[in-house]
Amino acid sequence: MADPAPVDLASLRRSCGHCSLRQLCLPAGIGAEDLARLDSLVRRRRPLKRDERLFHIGDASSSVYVARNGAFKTVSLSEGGDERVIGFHLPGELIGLDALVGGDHRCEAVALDGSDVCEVPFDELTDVAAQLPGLQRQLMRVIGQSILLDQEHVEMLSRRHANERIALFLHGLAERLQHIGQSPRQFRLAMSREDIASYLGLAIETVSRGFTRLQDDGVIAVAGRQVEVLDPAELARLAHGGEPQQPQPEQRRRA
Amino acid sequence: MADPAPVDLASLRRSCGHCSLRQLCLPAGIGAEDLARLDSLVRRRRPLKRDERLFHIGDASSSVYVARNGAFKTVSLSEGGDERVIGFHLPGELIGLDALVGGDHRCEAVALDGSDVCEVPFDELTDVAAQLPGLQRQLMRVIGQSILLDQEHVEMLSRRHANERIALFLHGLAERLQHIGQSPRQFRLAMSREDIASYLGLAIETVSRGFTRLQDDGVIAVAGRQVEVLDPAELARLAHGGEPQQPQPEQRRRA
DNA sequence: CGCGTCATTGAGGCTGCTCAAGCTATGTGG
DNA sequence: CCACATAGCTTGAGCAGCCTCAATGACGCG
Repeated sequence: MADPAPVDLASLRRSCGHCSLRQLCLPAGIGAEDLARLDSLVRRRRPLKRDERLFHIGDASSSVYVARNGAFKTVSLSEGGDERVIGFHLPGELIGLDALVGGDHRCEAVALDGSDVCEVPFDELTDVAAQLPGLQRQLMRVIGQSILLDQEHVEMLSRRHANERIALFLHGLAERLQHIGQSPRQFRLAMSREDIASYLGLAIETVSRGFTRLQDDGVIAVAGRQVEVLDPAELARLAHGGEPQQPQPEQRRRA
Repeated sequence: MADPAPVDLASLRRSCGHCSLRQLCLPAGIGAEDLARLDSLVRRRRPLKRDERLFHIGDASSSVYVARNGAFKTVSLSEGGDERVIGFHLPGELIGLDALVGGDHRCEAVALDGSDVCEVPFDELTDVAAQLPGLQRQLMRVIGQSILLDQEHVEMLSRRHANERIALFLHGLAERLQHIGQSPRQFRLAMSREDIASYLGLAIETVSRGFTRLQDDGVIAVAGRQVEVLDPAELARLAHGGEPQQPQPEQRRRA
């Protein structure tokens, strides 16, 4: 699938000022001087391949990360050694805030696709932010956004019915995709059904059946990881706790 | 009921330096000068009674709050107008970080007991923190702790079995109580069964049955809201996904 | 082309939700 | 001081939604 927003390769290599994600990382109030200071902090990491770890549990590096492209999942490992997905991260969304407390990561960040990542040492960031009020406020906003994503996850897991969780997941994902300039109607899931199931606290089969059900009801068209939202309003209604309605017996819609 | 930790009333009225929660709010690295600056920011609110709101959804005040005593719950209101408990806050734990993004609160904070609360305007706090590196780092630590609490909530909700969620809830609560200097073995729940059920995504009856089950198994003794942990090790084991008593051949997958 | 991974679909059992009835503690008025 | 009322918690019975187990189908890769 072609990238809808081709990026200037030269600018990819350097400078937050030219980064395609600038509006995401630094929405407003960042002057030229601030940018230069910020640039000096940011480290580019070598591109990660699929399934590679950005960091592991216990890693001491107290940095935060932002993916420029590709997607990540963060997973926590429970006693049995089995992974539990606690978050998905699209380009421009912060990764690694969990190390903010003890300085060591409580979860692992796994690339779901090939990815280019920026790393920002947190201590240096806060030091510089302390001298640049604009950056300071922006930092707080980004942290707040991260907190909000956590709360949306809680919101999902609080739903009693599997279909509500799934609808809310798709709805939220579409919103986030739109926010980074991609189509909220047609997209390819970067994560497996197993990842989704873990994230939603469901069995993988239940997720599969939920997708099928949404398709039968004419809300989405799904083929593997390719998803098309046919009825955004209905999807939003389901996500917010509405009962599935069938005034139009329009089952059996296929792509 | 007698307060187990009597507090000097004079110090309650003023000064973070003399606050009984100082070690919680400001664990380390805060000098005398920093304290004075911080003090100047903190506003004391009139004491809240049970069921009173600290703030409502949509409130514009961009402040964070810390309870000195008493406990709070934060709830989000879904479409139907029914509350959903998204967090419990013990003395010393931050409340109101959700307003960090848009400047308006996404949830309500409700007092579970009579409470004295400190309010800190967030913009002023970050401004002062920018000039005091010690305070800046401490602020990040406290925010990180708040994020960790959210992730523990996710951890609870991810558990498939009701009894695991309940054990994890009690275990986590005991840890937090110990952290603020109260007994992790004997305590009184500030929240109702309904609050717990909402927080854990369960029916109220399931919570009640879960408590009874833990009591029958000799793990806790429970009478209404009074709880005594009889077997902390077993509670921890259950909280971490252990089966009650079934010796089961564990599959260990090694890398 | 065969293999492995991932996704879908089916059948059956069990956990947890719903509905409903007691129980206990606290408070209120006679 | 006791009868009553109310709210919160516990307990029981029955049903349904989800998980488990199992088999098949679809795809990508060597």
